Amino acid sequence: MRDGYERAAVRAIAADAGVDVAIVYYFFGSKEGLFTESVLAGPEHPLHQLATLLDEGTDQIGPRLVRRFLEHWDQGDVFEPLLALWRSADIQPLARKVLHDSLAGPLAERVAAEFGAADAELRVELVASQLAGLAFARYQLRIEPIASTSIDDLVAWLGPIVQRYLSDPSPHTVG
Amino acid sequence: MRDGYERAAVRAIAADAGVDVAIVYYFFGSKEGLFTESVLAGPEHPLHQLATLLDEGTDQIGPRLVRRFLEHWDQGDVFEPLLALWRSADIQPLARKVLHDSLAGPLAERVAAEFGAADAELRVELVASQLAGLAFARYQLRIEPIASTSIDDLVAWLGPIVQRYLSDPSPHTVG
DNA sequence: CGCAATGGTCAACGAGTGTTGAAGTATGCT
DNA sequence: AGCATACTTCAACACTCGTTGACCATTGCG
Repeated sequence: MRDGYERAAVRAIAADAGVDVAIVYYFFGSKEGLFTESVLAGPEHPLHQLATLLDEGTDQIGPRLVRRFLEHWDQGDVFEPLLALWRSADIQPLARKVLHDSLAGPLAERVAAEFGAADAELRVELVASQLAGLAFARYQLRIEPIASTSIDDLVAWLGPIVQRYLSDPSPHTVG
Repeated sequence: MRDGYERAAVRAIAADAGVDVAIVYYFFGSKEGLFTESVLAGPEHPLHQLATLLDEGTDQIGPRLVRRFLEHWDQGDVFEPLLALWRSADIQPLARKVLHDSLAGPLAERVAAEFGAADAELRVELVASQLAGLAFARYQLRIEPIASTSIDDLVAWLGPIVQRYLSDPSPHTVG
């Protein structure tokens, strides 16, 4: 998760875990097997949190989601599976499946039920891409000033945007 | 640019160029030298285009930027230095410097002069991260439905957002 | 006790990596 | 012509990578 798929060496992972390389292959078969079984088990995925937030009501859902997202990440609970999938985009079909099937899909159903939006899947993906871009700039690239801006300020900027993606009526296409 | 820094082999690059490996080292010194000299010379960078758009006036700058951004990318002019820096985030200090110094910095000055915004740098980075997240979802991950949504629809969604980032008054912090 | 299966270690294979040094060829200046 | 400089080639070094096969250790069952 820390280094991305290509950079991560099976030997190093095994060493960090305090075991021999061969037992990794004994249990997981291959490097890709290790990856899939590791990444499929993440329950505290950033996007997953949107579902729990919906349980607390839909009022001000945008700012609340942005705040929780940033707080978790700032705090350094490096549970960063998003950046992991980021850097591991070599396994594209796999990353795609994980992201879409286990997150966007079911989540979109909830959003649709809650807001009655027809294009719920697109809305969820727009939110996800906005948050992903933010996380990449702030936590991976660490460009300034976005890396040092306070959570409150970022919530003030992004909260209404996310709110809009989720709850506004669909825009009519121009062009 | 196609494979990212780690995956790209100097031998393969040299072979594609029809030359021996050693002449790459003769001219560029190292793999990193080749990378920097390659990436620093991109004048048609996605973000760079914001500057040319400002020359055509600031009216509806948000939708126009989103449209040009998507059209370039859909068209497959694979000038994708953004995704390259993406996947090459190993060279972090380098990627940071390239992105910030050569793009966000000067661009923010123009935005500040045009809109009179005090926090122009943050605004530019917010736009950049939104577009970057979109590009990643649509072109690299290719998750649906965002990958198949028409340019017109995406402009309708994202245009006002980008416009807001650039021209709206700064939000007052709540929290 | 003996035997099979599970869990674990070690060393190695083959392929691929960035990099370099020695040797070759051409080119242009004096 | 002679020589230095720029360019090009080839082969190798010193890794690291994913993966595997041959061995030991332990355990539990008959």
